[in-house]
Amino acid sequence: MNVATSIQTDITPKGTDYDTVRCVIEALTENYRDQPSLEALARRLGQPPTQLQKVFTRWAGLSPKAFLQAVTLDHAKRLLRQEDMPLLETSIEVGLSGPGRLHDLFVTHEAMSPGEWKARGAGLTIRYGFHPSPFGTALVMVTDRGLAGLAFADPGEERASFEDMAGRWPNALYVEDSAATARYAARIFDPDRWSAEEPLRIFLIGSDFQVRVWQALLHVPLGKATTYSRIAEEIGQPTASRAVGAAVGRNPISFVVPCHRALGKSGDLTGYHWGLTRKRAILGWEAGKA
DNA sequence: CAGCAGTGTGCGA
DNA sequence: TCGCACACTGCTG
Repeated sequence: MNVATSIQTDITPKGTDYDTVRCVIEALTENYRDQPSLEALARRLGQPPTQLQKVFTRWAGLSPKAFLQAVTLDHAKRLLRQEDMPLLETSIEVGLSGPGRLHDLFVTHEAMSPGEWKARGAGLTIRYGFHPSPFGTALVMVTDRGLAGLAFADPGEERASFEDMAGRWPNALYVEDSAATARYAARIFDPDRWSAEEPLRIFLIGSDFQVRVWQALLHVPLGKATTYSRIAEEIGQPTASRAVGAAVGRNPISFVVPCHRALGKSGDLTGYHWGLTRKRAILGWEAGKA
């Protein structure tokens, strides 16, 4: 299959904003001590300051300065406050993401049986496509049981992202079908189209332990965050926080299963499979929507 | 502050 | 089958 060529036709100008934004975020976070001015950033990117300000603010709903505020340690700690956090049990019984997520992406989930998991995707047809997103090119993978994969790629890295995802279920049949995946992408990244009445169907393909961790993530509302150790407690294995970290890192449906809302206990962002800058970008973007 | 144990999983030897 | 590395954390000196 020819992954690289298939992308071109899908990219709209909107997708390129993220490249600018990513550079700004990188510059801001690398030198946040120096509080780089808009001027300095603009010079670095070779763009007029007003233009830069405009693109960034349109993207984030926040000025670069406010954005920086939103990804500081202090703010992360505020996200970790537990009040208003929905209880795990109630949410699971309802089969929805819970009553506290009025402004969040609503989701129903179905998980693979252990036997299916061992088959590593055998007998499964996965349709995939690349689409622009606020966080760069997104790789969307769907099955007839729902959304199964969501990955990101920096420019030129599309093939690597695909390999990363396809390697998780090596026995599945992969069919490029961006017509089928486009409507998922459009909906996932447009908060105006998140609806409790019509939840997004997702299909969690993973080990039992992983699925429990991912389900716990689904109960973290937009504008909130949790920690690896708190998830460990929630799934009844309070000492398994490290294992939780590994499972969070294997989350196949980034963004929809909000693994970016898992932080270190100190409020550190720790890591992100698709790059720490992207984790910052998503958290900052969410701060603009919350 | 460094070092280490405890955890589930996947991967290569 | 075994050993190791992980997007971790709390306890020990």
